[in-house]
Amino acid sequence: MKKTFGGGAPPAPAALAAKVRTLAPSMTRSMQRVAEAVAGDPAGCAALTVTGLAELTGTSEATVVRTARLLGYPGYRDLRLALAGLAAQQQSGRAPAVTADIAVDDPLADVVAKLAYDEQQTLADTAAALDTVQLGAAVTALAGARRVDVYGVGASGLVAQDLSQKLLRIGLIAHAHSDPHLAVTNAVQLAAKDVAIAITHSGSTGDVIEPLRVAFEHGATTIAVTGRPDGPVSQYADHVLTTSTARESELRPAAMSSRTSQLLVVDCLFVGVAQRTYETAAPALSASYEALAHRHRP
Amino acid sequence: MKKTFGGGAPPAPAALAAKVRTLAPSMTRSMQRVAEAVAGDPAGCAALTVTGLAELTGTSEATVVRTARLLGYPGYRDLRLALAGLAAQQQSGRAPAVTADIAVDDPLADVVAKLAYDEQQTLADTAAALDTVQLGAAVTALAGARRVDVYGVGASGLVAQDLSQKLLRIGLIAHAHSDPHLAVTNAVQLAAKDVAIAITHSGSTGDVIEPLRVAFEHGATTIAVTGRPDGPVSQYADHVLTTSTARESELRPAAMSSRTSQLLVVDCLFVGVAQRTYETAAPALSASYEALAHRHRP
DNA sequence: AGCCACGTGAAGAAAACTTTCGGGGGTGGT
DNA sequence: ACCACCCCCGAAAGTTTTCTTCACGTGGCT
Repeated sequence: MKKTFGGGAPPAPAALAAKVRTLAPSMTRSMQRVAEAVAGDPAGCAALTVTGLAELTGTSEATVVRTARLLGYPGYRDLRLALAGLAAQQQSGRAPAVTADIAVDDPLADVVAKLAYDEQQTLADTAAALDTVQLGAAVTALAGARRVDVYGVGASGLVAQDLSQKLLRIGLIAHAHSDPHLAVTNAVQLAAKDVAIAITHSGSTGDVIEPLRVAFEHGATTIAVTGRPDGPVSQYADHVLTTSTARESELRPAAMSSRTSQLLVVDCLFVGVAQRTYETAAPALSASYEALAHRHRP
Repeated sequence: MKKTFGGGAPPAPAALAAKVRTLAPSMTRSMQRVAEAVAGDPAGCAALTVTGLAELTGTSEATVVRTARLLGYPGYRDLRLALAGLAAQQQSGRAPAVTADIAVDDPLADVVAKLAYDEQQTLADTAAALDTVQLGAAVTALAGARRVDVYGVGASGLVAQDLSQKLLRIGLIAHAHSDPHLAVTNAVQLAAKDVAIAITHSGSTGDVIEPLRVAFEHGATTIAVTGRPDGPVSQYADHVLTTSTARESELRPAAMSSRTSQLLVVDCLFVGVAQRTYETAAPALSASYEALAHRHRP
């Protein structure tokens, strides 16, 4: 049997380059060529078979295998696996270069990476900044509500609809309004046991503030989901849930990240309510699931 | 546009877990066992040979190879390399603390953290799995479109509306339909230079497939945004954009993460188109911004 | 100069991977 | 309820890749 240099039994994880340097002096010329290739381009070498690497380095398969052994692996196969791992690490290591803004001439791959990164950031920010006390109060109000009205226009209108759709699924009587007139008309109907929710990024969207004010004055519990907790909308809100505001740019309108943030808040509301009303929510959820099943094709 | 799922793009690096979830439904039982093992313990499986993995999962070598193929690799050897890379990445990465499911009695703070984490994960998965070639083709089609119709019902309907709202803002003629009858009626109008987009998580929502089919048969360029790229909807899609599928649970319906994933894809489409049509998009964007300004209160 | 030791690659053996093929089980139709 | 069909699945044959053996050549040392 041969002796295993490189110390103990376990093969090298990421310290491969170092090991190559350490062991290089004890290597023969052709083995050095192999080791050099391996250390220089792990990703490239990982794609090669023994024969391929042998040809690339102008040596033979036997030499490649010998080198692998010297580096502490049972054979070339395992060296290759380690190489793949190393390559992946290096790959992921130089990831966080995506903080830059999206430019007009960015390739699509960059656009995808940047958008995903930004939205992830927005989520983290929102979660960190969300006031769980306010959230809890809002959930309590919703869980006991006779009726829920949600106001939102433009991009926030979709979030409002999303929330009402979800609440409907767990048995609440929820309605989303994006028509300001109808919203006000309905707000008049609200009373003590009801809840009104206004969703507005700017915190100053008149079309949304107005119905909230009406609901507030009629004694309903009011909730504002806004990126500007100091904005006019908070005036009429019993509970304010703050969404985060990400930097925007020409190619990345504020609506994009505010939407992500709003949706997270809305999801939290939903799950919170579903928890509190689990007895009724669970059957309602599965019922709506069942009801939709036959709408799918084989 | 068939057969090679995973989108013809080069094999996945880190998006493997996501890909497994995406493709799992279209797998046979024994393939699922293999996929599960692979996704559950990348490091362990990377150490195994085909035969070993076959024995571990109680299947045959042939099945293991078939699974590797389905996941987008030429064979098991390459899957194994990817696995090694993934393992290394996980190793170097930190320990995700909040992987647990949401329970009925979780405090709200946990709910917020878990939801945020899950959605971040969904974003990362989606970005990693998104086929930029297909995306590019879709963007090109959109940028040159005379008219764009977007179909989506239920939760996906909101995404469809979000997309059409955005496209309208940069000067495209876009329309979202959630009424299946109207959608079909409108689809008949589409012709060669037009684009139809279907958004459906399940990939088998009849109400959405039907208008896409009509558009397809009338010569429009068709795009499917779906979590099941092998589903019926892809049949009538020139370009398929895959959204990722996160694990779901009772308190966390699939609609939630699929929505996040769909929105990212839709945002990418939007930014892509905005880039291509920058000359017209930029002024249109600021014009719509101006127009809304006076709707805000002091 | 001759001998020895070691590095090296060619070729064959073994292992791992891939493909083919036919049986078994489930499904849909009659 | 029965039958026919199709598709999933694993056994085994076939192919590629990896490992081992062995003999040759080179260079140094006596």
